[in-house]
Amino acid sequence: MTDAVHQYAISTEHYDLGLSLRSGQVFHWQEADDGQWRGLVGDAPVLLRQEGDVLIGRGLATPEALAHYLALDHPMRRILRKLPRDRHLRAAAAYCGQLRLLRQPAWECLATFITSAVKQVSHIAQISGHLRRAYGQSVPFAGHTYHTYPTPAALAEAPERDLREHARLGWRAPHLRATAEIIAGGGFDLAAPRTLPLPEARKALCALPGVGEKVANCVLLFAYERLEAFPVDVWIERMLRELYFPGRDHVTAGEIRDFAAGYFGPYGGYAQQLLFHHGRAGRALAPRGPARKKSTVIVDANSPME
DNA sequence: TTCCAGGCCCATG
DNA sequence: CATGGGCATGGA
Repeated sequence: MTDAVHQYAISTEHYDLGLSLRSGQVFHWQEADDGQWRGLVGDAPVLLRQEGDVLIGRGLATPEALAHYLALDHPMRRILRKLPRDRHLRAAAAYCGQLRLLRQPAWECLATFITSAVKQVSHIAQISGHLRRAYGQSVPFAGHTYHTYPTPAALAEAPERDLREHARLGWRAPHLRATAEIIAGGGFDLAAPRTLPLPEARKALCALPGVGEKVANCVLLFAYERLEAFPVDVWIERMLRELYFPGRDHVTAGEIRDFAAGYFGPYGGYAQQLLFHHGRAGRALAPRGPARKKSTVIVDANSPME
């Protein structure tokens, strides 16, 4: 590993660092009181802050590696132009259009989303921290100790009991461990999903223990820059139902999936992430709970606005 | 206390 | 192919 210290002053456009790191695609970055972000780009610690359109900081990652990880080269104007122009996406883009999808290391992203099943975002971050501290490597930098994500071999050798009870993985532990074993043993090509046709890449990932369609789509989107991948979690499914099928009961999961696959286009993953973050921030859906009356939805949001 | 969380797996129609 | 129950843990 290199230990050269790099300093950063990188100009950006249409970009919000904090929004990107907080949007539920990555779980180990921590914001200090002074607004600085601590995290790792792969195994390299990085300290970052944003001042206007400039990213400032230092770390052991090269500027090129950092810019690649943060996907500063994504053509955001083109991407946003290619999204459907319905009012829900417009609202989401107005709220968090400066959010950027990352290019995360494949194994780190895959393992993290295996551990994410039926967990709140804050829990996923806790689990990630446990795993890093217990099975990763310590890397000191600038007076702080960082922890790399554990390798497949390290997790394959971790006792399942430790994963369950110490890392608090519960029933996810055998999934993570089994997939780690396959990858540590060379039984899966982590580079393949980057270039395979999307359905084949998804199918390959789904063969791994603990990986279903949703986790596979998250990894394709957040690690393999397959920007058309559209993960459907409980939030997105609820949002698609309420926003795009208002007043319709008994919309099946298959209809939701087919709609998402056909409607959002080649940058559907961006649409998904904007909707997800907007929705989770409570800005898109009607309040849930007994007070809500489903008959109050009046607008037919299924027709594109413009 | 109860409900739910960026689901997956397996057993049934 | 679609649906339902089970599964651990911890916030709200």
